[in-house]
Amino acid sequence: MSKSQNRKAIIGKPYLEEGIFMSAVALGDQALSESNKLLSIWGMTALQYNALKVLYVEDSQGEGLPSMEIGQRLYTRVPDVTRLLERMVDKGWITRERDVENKRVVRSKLTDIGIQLVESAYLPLKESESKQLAHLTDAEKTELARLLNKAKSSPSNPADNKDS
Amino acid sequence: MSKSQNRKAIIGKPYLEEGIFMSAVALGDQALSESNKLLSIWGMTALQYNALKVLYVEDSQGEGLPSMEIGQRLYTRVPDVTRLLERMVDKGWITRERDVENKRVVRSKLTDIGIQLVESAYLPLKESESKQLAHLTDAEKTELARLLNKAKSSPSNPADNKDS
DNA sequence: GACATATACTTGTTATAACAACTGTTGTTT
DNA sequence: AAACAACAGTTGTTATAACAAGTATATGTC
Repeated sequence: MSKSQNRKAIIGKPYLEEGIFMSAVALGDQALSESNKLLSIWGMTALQYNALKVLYVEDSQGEGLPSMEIGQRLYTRVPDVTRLLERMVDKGWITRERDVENKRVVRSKLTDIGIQLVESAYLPLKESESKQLAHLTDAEKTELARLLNKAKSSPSNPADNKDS
Repeated sequence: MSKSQNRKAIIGKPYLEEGIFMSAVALGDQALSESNKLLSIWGMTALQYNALKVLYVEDSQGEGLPSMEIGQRLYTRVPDVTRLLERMVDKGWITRERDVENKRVVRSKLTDIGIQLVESAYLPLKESESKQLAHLTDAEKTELARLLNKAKSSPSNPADNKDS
């Protein structure tokens, strides 16, 4: 029993921020897991669905969206956006082509199949998400959304002022 | 312009739950990214650090903790816990051995190096985490922690009643 | 208008996560 | 006590994420 293990001196009680980040990660994982389970019916992952939804909502003109913008909305790094979108091209959900005005840009847009797909999944997923938070009151959900949003746009990360 | 793309009919305005989950994932990613950056000084990832901290706090007797318990605390699946802990054995931060009473379980415990490591990183990481949420008031942080905790322990996932 | 710099994306490599299947041990039922 | 189920970990495979480096185009400057 003469272990040199004399600890508990430095690391104290759990602190607030620690719990917030742990819970945020856990809640996010839980939500992703549920969504992935449901979306697998259509052969989609949550990230793919979200990408489709971004294109659906942000590119309502059908002009195509640059990879960078998609990445910003999805909080996904650009290299991974490229491959994400490539996989979605293979599945026939989107098309991609270079912008004629700025040949550096590649614009992605939904195919009709992609549109149908995201429209099919929308309501079931919305209901699933609602169910996951059904034990919160509306006021709590509103407040949680506000606090999360405030929390994530930290001063050290000022490029967070989304439009409007 | 005769695209068949007549959308916007089905997918409406962003709804509350959607924003909550997106923000939770984003906040979690952001926190993990910051932590990983800082912890790389000691050659640790955030997950490894958290595993060390779990052992430090939950195994204060130094008897070793079963993989399953570690996995529960870290919200990590058991197969990944095995490999996570193996890597940490390779680094000399923990040791693992089979329980003599129940030969199915493998108990992991900190080495002195592991103890020093987690103690070294503790305060810097705590400060980094505090800084990330410094623009929230104490009341907001308390409320955010409460709401996140309530949100993640959903009825569909009742095995969430941590001890005390 | 050549040259450096910035931009938008792609490619390569390595690490980690997800999911299923498997091994060995313990508990239960009869 | 033999058979079966439950349990705790491990192993295998595939998909995805992280990080660094590379390519092609555009922009600014002298």
